[in-house]
Amino acid sequence: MSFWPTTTDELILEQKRLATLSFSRWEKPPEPFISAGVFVCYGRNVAGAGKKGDLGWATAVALFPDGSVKVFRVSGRATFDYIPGLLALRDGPLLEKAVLGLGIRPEILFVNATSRDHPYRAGLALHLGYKLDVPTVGITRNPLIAEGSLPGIKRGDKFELRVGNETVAFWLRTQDNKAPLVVHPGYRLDGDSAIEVVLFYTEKYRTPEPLRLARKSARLYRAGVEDQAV
DNA sequence: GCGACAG
DNA sequence: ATCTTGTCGC
Repeated sequence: MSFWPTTTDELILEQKRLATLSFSRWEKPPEPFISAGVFVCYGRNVAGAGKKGDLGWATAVALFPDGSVKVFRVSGRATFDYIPGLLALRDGPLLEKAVLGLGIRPEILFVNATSRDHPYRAGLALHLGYKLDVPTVGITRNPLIAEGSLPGIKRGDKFELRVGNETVAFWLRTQDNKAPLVVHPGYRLDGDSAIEVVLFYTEKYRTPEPLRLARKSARLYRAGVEDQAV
């Protein structure tokens, strides 16, 4: 397990450093490959769940080309409240544990977080990918600080999200007439590859399949369901 | 100064 | 993250 910052000052310094680094570009391979999703949830019916000391349930799911999956679950206590821009402080260590527990290095990892759409241009999707050395795509419901118009209503319609003059993410419609999601090119990803791989994993559902499975599994884990199928 | 702000 | 009211409005 590598080191995660444990104070706001440490994290901000690391984020500023991360933002200055450049990485080799990932391209979606033509051959079948293993993808993964990772997700953490906190208490249901608990006011303000996800605060310091609260129990969190994390799950990583690897999705194989034949459709089979491998699941790893791990729980732990939040060491920080949620602070916008500092999500890594609360969720970074547990998410990393979950992915490492798979015992597999996926080709691409989906994370519920931003990347360059961030006060210091280094959100958790970028940070986690960097620490694991696994290419990442961030998926969120909303931008953090970036701005842009909503896309058209057809699957594949997109619109750039910018911080100043820099395009940092995209609104992307993954299903006709359904709410768009925000696609954040993460560690080693550029915009085209991020959108390509998201569309590849959203043939049937709005959320990319590996992340959808990880969410489902984490909520079952929280509910006490042993089910290892998903 | 205050609120908003990925989850 | 999670729950919840209602279709308003800076």
